[in-house]
Amino acid sequence: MLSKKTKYGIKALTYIARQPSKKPVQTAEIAESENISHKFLESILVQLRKAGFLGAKKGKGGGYYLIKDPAEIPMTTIIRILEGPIAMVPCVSLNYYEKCDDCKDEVTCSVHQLMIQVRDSTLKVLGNNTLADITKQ
Amino acid sequence: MLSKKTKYGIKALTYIARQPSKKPVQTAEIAESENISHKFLESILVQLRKAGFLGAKKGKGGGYYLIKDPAEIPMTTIIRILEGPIAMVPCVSLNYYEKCDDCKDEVTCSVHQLMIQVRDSTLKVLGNNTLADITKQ
DNA sequence: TATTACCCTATCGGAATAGTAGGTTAATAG
DNA sequence: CTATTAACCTACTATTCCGATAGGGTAATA
Repeated sequence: MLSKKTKYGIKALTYIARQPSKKPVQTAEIAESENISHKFLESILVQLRKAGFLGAKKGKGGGYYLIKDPAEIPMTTIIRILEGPIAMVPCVSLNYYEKCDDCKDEVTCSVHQLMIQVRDSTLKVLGNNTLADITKQ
Repeated sequence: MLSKKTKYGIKALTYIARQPSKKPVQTAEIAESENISHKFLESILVQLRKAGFLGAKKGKGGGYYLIKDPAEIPMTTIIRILEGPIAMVPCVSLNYYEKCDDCKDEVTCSVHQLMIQVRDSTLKVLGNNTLADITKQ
């Protein structure tokens, strides 16, 4: 399951990317439009700024704006920042690998082999979709 | 992320399916072999029995045995029983649909459209793999 | 009749999620 | 220069869920 944090983060990025002008967008505006708790959204956008997706401007007329070209941001990178691993089991995660403490042998583990397939198909979808792609929809 | 419950359940089913004879397998044996908490595993197997995957025999020489042909059990059905929805967001779940309370319109929601693609690719993988398939590996 | 092994209910600690609260800092407008 | 604006930061909290544990009850076998 996708956490609300990730969901809200993607929706916020989409909202910003859909702006006709490049002027900063206020968190309050996004929060109201997307029905997200204002304070919760703030913490998410701070994280996205620190990750290099967004720039921020303080004071009146301030807000958040995109730094990178939406067409250059695959959804995998956004989700990895907000959600963490994309794989359904740590032992098949490419970026957050962790060995199962119960598993003797990954090669003969039925779950492991199956989840590799799921991971690959998911990565394919999320890798082929950029922020620009999902903004169009 | 896959819960340990689902992971253990799949491993247990695989363990039973890999038995050379059709004699019942004890929970204690599975728990020890797969490094699963015995009591926790019991509760999982009860659920799989109630769902119609397993039969149980009490008393000495008792245990659990497969009722259906492993080749006739797609992984989707097992995961849906143990984990619940396969989709990453309730609003794109086929079997456990729930409307988002924050979303105005699913059609224009970027997350919604993206997660439909993820769901479909995941369903394809899990639907094409049966218990027999992952047992072979 | 004793043993075995599934079955049932209840409980529980810990971690994570989804916020909430309250103040601080920096930029802009007047 | 000052007031306002809006991002920024820290800390706290309520709730939920997960994974597991405890302790016995029930049915089948030897």
